[in-house]
Amino acid sequence: MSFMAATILVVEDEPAIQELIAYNLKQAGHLPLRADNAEQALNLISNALPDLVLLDWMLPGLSGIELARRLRADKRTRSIPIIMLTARSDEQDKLQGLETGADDYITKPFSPRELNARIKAVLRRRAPQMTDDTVQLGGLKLDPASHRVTGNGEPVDLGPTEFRLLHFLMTHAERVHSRTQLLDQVWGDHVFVEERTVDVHIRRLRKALEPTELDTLVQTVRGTGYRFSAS
Amino acid sequence: MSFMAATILVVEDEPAIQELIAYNLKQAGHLPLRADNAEQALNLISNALPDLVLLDWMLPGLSGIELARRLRADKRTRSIPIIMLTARSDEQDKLQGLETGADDYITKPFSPRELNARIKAVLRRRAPQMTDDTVQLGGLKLDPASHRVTGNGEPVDLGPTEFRLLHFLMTHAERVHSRTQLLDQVWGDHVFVEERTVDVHIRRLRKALEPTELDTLVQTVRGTGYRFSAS
DNA sequence: CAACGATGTCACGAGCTTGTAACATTTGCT
DNA sequence: AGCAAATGTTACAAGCTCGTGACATCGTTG
Repeated sequence: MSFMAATILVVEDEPAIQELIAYNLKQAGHLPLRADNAEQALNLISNALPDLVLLDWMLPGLSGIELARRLRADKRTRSIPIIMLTARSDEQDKLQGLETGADDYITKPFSPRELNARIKAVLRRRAPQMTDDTVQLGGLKLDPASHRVTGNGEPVDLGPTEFRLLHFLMTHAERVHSRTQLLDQVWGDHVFVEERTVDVHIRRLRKALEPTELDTLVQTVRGTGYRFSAS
Repeated sequence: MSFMAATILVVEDEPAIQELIAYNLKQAGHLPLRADNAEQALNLISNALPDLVLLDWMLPGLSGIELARRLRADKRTRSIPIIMLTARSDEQDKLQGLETGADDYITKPFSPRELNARIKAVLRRRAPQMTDDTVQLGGLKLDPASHRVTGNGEPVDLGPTEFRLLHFLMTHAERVHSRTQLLDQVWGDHVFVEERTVDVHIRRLRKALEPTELDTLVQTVRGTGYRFSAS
């Protein structure tokens, strides 16, 4: 398995294909949710946001394109990656699909291998910190799979938020991130919290890193934000 | 994310397309402003200048072409880069679009990828200090992404204003800039500060560069302003 | 239910930034 | 040289940013 279990919503009216995809996703370590049509999909999404949506182009009732548009229009669902599935293959449709804001596009028939590759690529592009690749930088090691962090070999104890924060910073090292960016990426862009809250969690993260003397890796860039730097 | 946040005004009457574009801009790390028509656009612009304008060719009321012409006619808005959006694809229109002073031209339908590429290209050409490309000149290296400056390999510590000032000077090297120009470009056009303030920040910048002996790159052009020169 | 950990918010203070004024120095010109 | 304009330099007050500890809330666990 090469990424963290992602909840993936499959919207596909053809039961056989839906079943096939769901099976493959499960094999790849994901958690598939299924919907036969757009309405059902919206219903599921209103309960809990999936990490990614696999969306058939042609659907009975509300079409896949229309559903994509709606997801993009709603602030809460705007940031969910979408991969479009289609039987058509002409360039015209491909362009229109991208226009709706889909992140990628797969033409049927496709192999499970291709599907997995695209899912991985999209997840990496949209949320690199979602993968469960171990990140190792400047003496710090973070392993998403086991949810463990070690600094110079010593275990580091982090709260959930600090863990996600560090994960994001490490997967986007040597780059300054404003408080707003961190809130969007680590907390989620539908969350309403004060910007200064970031400071507090940075503080907690540093405190947790202090015993290993690795707290200096988390740097303040005055007037701009924070940066993880191993140099 | 491959560039620095730019404020981009989207002028588009079709809500779905406007929404789509705004979404993509935000994803790419920009700050979208929206206007449904030319009048609204002018209103927004009178408040604060955007860094770039995405302008639909066809608009109800005052057309996109006409709006572009007006922006070009006003001294205050003359230098804002403009990218035209159009559904037409014939060369005739394309020429006319460029004639109005648009910096680039995108034919619908277009992919988010293409849009981002063109925005980046235009910003690079018209406002290089808006991109986060690393600038390297005369032994000085400035990296906007990590917000770091090094002179001959040694780190240079700069305050926020000095950082922006140096960034602008380096991306517009070998050219003299008056104090007014520097205030407009580095401080912002709505800010009210004394011209001599520029001198003080130039001084602070030079002082910060002194340890690396690179302070001579920031040169005074008596009676005119300042210049960054690597020769 | 009580205890606990996680989280978000606030208040306070230290230190950094910044615009300005004041004074010093340089430059160009007669 | 003498003068005036332009620029360099410094000091400083006001404002802002950030680190930090305290605290209330909430959901979970024992």
